[in-house]
Amino acid sequence: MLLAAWNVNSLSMRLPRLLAWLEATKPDVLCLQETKLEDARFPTLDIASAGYVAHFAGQKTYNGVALLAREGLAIDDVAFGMPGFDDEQKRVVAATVGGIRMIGVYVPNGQVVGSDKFAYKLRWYEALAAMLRDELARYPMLAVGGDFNVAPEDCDVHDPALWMGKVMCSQQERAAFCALLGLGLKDSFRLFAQPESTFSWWDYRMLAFPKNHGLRIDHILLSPPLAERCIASRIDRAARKGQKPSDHAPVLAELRD
DNA sequence: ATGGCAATGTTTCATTGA
Repeated sequence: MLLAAWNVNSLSMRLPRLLAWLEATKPDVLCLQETKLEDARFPTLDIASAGYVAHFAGQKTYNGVALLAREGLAIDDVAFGMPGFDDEQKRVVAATVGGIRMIGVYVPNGQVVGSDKFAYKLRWYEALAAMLRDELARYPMLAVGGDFNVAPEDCDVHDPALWMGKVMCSQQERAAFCALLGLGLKDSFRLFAQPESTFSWWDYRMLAFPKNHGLRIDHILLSPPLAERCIASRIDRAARKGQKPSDHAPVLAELRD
């Protein structure tokens, strides 16, 4: 079972690249973030032609999430948003796919430490922790994948001194992310030895990608039983290359059957 | 080989992302 998550930064702009990537990579489940599409405009037919069933919740211009599952896999209990957290912004999709509870998240960016949007990000993380506590009780086989907008450790940052205390690296955000690990979830990427300076996001500006000035802010977290089954994890840096890339690369976690 | 912001809509600039 191959799980994946990818912030595509507009599904309309990224559709050809996504279809090629699905064909080449063949994940079983893929969580997409920042689709930036109203549901009526979702490319259901193109996704179906690629062999995937999609569940999605979108909006114009901002946010928007989708969960793609390989045709033939059983899909149950599809849900959107977080219970008890009213939010116009489309940031959460959940479904049970082939017996695994997959939750796709697009955590708010937070803009600047101390801003209103930063406070929203921290409230959002609290709601996510509460939701995941309940979900873990119901579904022992659980994975959470997406754009968490937090670089958990200094080794996830190209220049920790430059980023110290900044949004995505602040103590509060790292504590909020760490609270998810406190629920028993494991960062699948760190279950294995990894090359140094492996990142999932690079700014479009200042040659950040060719200089590998990035952050690792996209993650797949696994419940203990799934962490036991995890045999590999990686970030597909190649998907950030070429014409019209997203600023994020896909992240992957592979589970044995 | 990678490439010096990109995508969207309110469009000819403002807003947001991270």
